[in-house]
Amino acid sequence: MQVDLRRQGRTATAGKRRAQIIAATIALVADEGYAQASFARIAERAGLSSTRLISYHFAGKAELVAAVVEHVVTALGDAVGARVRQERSSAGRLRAYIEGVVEFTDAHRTEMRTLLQILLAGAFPPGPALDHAVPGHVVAILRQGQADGEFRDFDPTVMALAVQRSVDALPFVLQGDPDLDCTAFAAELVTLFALATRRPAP
Amino acid sequence: MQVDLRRQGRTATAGKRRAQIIAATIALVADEGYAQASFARIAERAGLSSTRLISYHFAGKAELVAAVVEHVVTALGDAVGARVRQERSSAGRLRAYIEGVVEFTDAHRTEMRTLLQILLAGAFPPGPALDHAVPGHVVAILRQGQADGEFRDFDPTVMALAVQRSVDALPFVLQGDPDLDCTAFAAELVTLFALATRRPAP
Amino acid sequence: MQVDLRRQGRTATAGKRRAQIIAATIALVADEGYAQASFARIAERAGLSSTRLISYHFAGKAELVAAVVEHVVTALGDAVGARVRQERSSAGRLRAYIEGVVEFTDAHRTEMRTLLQILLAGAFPPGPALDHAVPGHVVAILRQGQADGEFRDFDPTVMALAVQRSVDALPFVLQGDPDLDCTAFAAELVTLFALATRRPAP
Amino acid sequence: MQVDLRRQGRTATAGKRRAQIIAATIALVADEGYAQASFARIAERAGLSSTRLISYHFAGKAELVAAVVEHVVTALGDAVGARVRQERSSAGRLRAYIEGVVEFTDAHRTEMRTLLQILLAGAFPPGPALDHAVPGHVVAILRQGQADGEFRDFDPTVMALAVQRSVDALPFVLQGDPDLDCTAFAAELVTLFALATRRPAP
DNA sequence: TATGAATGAGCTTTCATTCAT
DNA sequence: AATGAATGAAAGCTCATTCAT
Repeated sequence: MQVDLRRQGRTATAGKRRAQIIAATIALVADEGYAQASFARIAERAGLSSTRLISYHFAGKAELVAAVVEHVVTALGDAVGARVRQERSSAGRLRAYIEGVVEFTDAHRTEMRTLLQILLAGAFPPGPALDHAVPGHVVAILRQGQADGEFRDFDPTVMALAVQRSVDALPFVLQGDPDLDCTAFAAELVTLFALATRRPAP
Repeated sequence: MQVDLRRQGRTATAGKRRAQIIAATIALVADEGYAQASFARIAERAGLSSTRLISYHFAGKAELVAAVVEHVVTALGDAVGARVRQERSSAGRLRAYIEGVVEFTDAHRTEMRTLLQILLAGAFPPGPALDHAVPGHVVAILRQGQADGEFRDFDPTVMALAVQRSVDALPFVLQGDPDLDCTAFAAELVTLFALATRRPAP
Repeated sequence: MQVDLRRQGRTATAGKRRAQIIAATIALVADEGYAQASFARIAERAGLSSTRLISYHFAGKAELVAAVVEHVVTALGDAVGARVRQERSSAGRLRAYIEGVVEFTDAHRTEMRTLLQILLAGAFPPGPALDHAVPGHVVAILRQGQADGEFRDFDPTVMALAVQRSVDALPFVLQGDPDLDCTAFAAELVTLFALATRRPAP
Repeated sequence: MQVDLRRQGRTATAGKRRAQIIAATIALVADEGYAQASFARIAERAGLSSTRLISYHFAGKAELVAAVVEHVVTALGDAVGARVRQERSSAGRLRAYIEGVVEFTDAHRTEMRTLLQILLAGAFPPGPALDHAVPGHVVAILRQGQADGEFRDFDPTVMALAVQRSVDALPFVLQGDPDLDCTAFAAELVTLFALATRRPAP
């Protein structure tokens, strides 16, 4: 039995098992929703002989869900962060952010659908990994743009909320319309928020 | 949306019981989330001695949820529809829509939080009443504005999505910040989407 | 589903079911110990089709255990209390107490063995029903006897503890020696504590 | 009692591990009761990474419990036996026994609480080491006193039971009242049983 | 000597629902 | 219109133990 969580996942075998379970959970939640993500269904999907193996590798359902969230959020943050940091202007960073999230969502549809399902189900306690990190980045970009005179005067919190919610919608849209042109989708949002944030001509 | 209107309010007593159960469900979901909305919790909140009374008045959980959604959507549609129809220009109607939803949300916080929880949880099958009807209104306004030359050329679906998602965020924002200035919030969004939709000066 | 606990056990049918489950629990614990008293074993012993019936009639295992304890403690208290109240002297009341508990234990072996098992397992939170009512009575008898000059000067708490523990041992003794002469056992204890408490001749 | 002494302390390292696990078990049972003494909780308390180490050093739970009992009983027997053997009269030996157990309990509270928890929970099969050996000592003292004319005529078994149960109560009393005066407690019991056993004046 | 990995059986509790008045 | 009684399935979790290094 697993007792000392600090040692968890140290060995290669355990790491692989954990990854396998996380992958099965992501696929299951994306396909059938968070409500269906019972240990039994996850074990079935992962090809495990019993749910006991999940309990063995994760202290509980909460830890499993947290691992899933961390897995996706980390990948998303890495991908988007790299793009954003390449840009010098605030407008460029805002564009890079929107394009980055959209592209990542397009390339990792099941992961992102699962992430959103979990967050909407309230199954993951809002913490620094989400409430601050992700929307906080957008707010920071907006504030910097205002300080530099690139952006007009608006409430950065409300604007960030609109940006965030707009790109967050994509997983659901893709579910209903898998052939959506994501490049065009991103371009529309980029233009939308460029017009909404830019300093008006004098 | 047809939520088995034949059953509803067939008699005064039954109508009151249904209303009582719907009210308890709304309060419960708003406070503790849709995942906690079991018959047992609803009965407890409504002060009923057993869940049997819920099963008696609603054909199943789906019908109860549908009744809750219909209850809120009807009131929301009435309030916002009246404001929108007073406006002549498309820009005016878009502004009226945003202000209308924000004001209604401010005045009916628990109802709107519950509505959004249910819709985002995927607990209500997307039908004509929602996926099409409600966002459809915004799309219609945007298309009319483009046809009349008021609005610039953009994808009305994407813009409607951004509008919808932005106003839909309010119930959750209010949960974290109950003293938020909703008038200012609406004004920020009105300006945001006015700038994003208006025809650029030649 | 049972929600309002205040209504529990109101009807005759429910009362009979509860009594049936309580009886099965008492028999099971007496035979196999508290650790074996799972819902499954209780249902099996009571001839129920599933454990669900237990969950239906009792809010949880804690409530079932509490009902068992209350059942036995009430019967014990009634039987012993009646005997004690018939006596006028403190020495008589102490004798009546010892004889009463021993006789009740002899006549209700399974109930008393179960009661002791539950209390020793720490499965029942010590409350007014036990910590005060039962040993409290003995302390009260002893104090009165000291106040009246019947008893010598001793610590009533320690003496009550010795009395209580001595009679409480009977269920375990009977388990190992079912043919024990309980009347003689009581007489030995009565003499023991009469000598230990009486005022020495001047 | 034979607790598979062939295994114990075969090597120094193994002996230390066993002692560590026994100590953790004693601390856990004393704090949270025997019902909580699962391998997982013991491993957690002992700082072990898995329960496997317990299974490795003990053939099973029964052997672990037996080792715990043996550990405490041996120490208790040594301490009390030494005191009792110093006395010449039966009355002196009875007094020495009571005082010895009380003092040992006061000095080794967790050990004694754990011992009593285990014995009362029926987790340890009554064998020669306990049901006979330990109370047997008291019975032997009492019989000798009767044979020598020091004690009055009573049932030595019942009297020994009362003595044993009275001193066994101390660990639980101390849990509720840690500042109890143990010397006074012992004195009360010594007086109690001196009066109860002494030969009445002719 | 030690350990990570795995396991089947069992636990209590909750779920929405149906039966029979 | 209402209600008490009952139900099978499933949930997450814990149990002591065994396998294979």
